[in-house]
Amino acid sequence: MPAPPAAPGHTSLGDPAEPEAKTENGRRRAGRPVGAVLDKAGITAAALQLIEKKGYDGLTMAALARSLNVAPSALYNHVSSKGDVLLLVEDHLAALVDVSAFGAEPWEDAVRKWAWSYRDVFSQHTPLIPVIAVLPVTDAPQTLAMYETVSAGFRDADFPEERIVSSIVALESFIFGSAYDVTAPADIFDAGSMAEATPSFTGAVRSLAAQGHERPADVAFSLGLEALISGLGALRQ
Amino acid sequence: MPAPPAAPGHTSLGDPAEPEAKTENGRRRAGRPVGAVLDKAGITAAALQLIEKKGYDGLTMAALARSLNVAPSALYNHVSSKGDVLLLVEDHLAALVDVSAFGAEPWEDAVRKWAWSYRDVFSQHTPLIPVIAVLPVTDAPQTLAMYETVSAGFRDADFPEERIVSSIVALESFIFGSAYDVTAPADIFDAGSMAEATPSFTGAVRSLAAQGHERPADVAFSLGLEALISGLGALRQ
DNA sequence: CCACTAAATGAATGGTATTCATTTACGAGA
DNA sequence: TCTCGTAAATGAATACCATTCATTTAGTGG
Repeated sequence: MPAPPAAPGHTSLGDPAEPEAKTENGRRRAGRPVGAVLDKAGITAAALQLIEKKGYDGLTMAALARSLNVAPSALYNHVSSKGDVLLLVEDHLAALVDVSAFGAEPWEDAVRKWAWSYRDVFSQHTPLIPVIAVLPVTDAPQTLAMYETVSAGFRDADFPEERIVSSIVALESFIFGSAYDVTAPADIFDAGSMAEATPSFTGAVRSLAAQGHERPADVAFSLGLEALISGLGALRQ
Repeated sequence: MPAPPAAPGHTSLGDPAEPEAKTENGRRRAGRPVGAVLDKAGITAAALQLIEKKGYDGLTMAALARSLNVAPSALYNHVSSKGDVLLLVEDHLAALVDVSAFGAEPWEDAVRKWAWSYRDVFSQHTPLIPVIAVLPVTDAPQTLAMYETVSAGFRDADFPEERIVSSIVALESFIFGSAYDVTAPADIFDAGSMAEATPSFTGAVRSLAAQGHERPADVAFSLGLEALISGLGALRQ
């Protein structure tokens, strides 16, 4: 049985560009071997779309292949494992993090904007956090580009060079942990039947609830982020 | 075929105690129905042992059952899912976190000791972090007990009650993120062929490496933790 | 002594990522 | 124009996985 007609859509988003097609003939569009249905950009885009619609539980190699009108095994001509797909998605998301304030605004404001943006992007993609947190930067060019911009911002803000990486890591650790909080259920701190056995904690939870914040995770994030900004900012020479 | 003889070992560690046996007869040991091979404490202990030996990839319901000399389906008489097993393990680990300094040492020292201990315990169990981070405390009594002790420590250190939970959440977020760092490969920041394209970042990485710290993750953790302690400490009335 | 019930079995189910022998079709070189 | 090499597809097979369920076992309370 012949292969089905090429899948429509999935226009490249630009980032994981395939090596240039070697065709000398000008009639062929560059960037994708003419007979090929799949490439990394298409896989990335399809994976993101699938995650958006079905969540990370719905992201299976079978479902991904189906959304591309292709057999599951075909994916393995372009990625070596499902982990590879997650890595592609992660690197795509890294490009969405807002680093524009570095070099344009004071250090404190730039860090603040970056950190909120970083948290917001990955709070929608918490299953990627274990991936990013231990990901060698070589495998993720867009992520590396983000680090470069942030590092330059720290250097220009008169950070001692040997403290820059540790400071970024500390901020990032806080951001990753905080991304989980955003997705936690509202009643996560309800002690239920144990309430009277835990008076200090229950009192503190009730006292926070009485404040009526619409997004409690934002309060904790702001509190911690401001503490980190002023604490780390003191390292500047 | 009759059931194999009861598995040896797996003495209860105390925490996930089975409801008291209803036997009026004093001859029976309390806590475990006499004919039962399994209970939650035994499952927890076996799971921990399995994780220690084979890692989280080796923690399967089949392997867990085998280590208890039992059929996989037998586990489902005591836990409702594999997630339930993870929850039992998580709650057991929470009891290992050192909260002893609260009420015995100044707030700063107590927080410092608690945070290092918390990070160290869960850096060996990072697959549990997504579980804890969104876990309703009702389902984890030991975890709840930890929160109670910590909350009391904050209250006694003159924290405004409505800021206690947010402060703990901020610290916890940082701790969870930092637990991942401990397990990251040493060359995670090696930019490889992209090194000359990322001069600020590469310079910062080299400058840190030149310091020759044996555990770079500890430097970042200390930096962030001290910033949080002094920033959050300023909230005290 | 009987009946009830908690707790075990083992087979079956539906899902997963991944591998591999085979086929297809494009494009380059003779 | 023909042929050959190769990149990229297929689909069947593999080895797991968690979970369900009808059935059996064996103790306990009445």
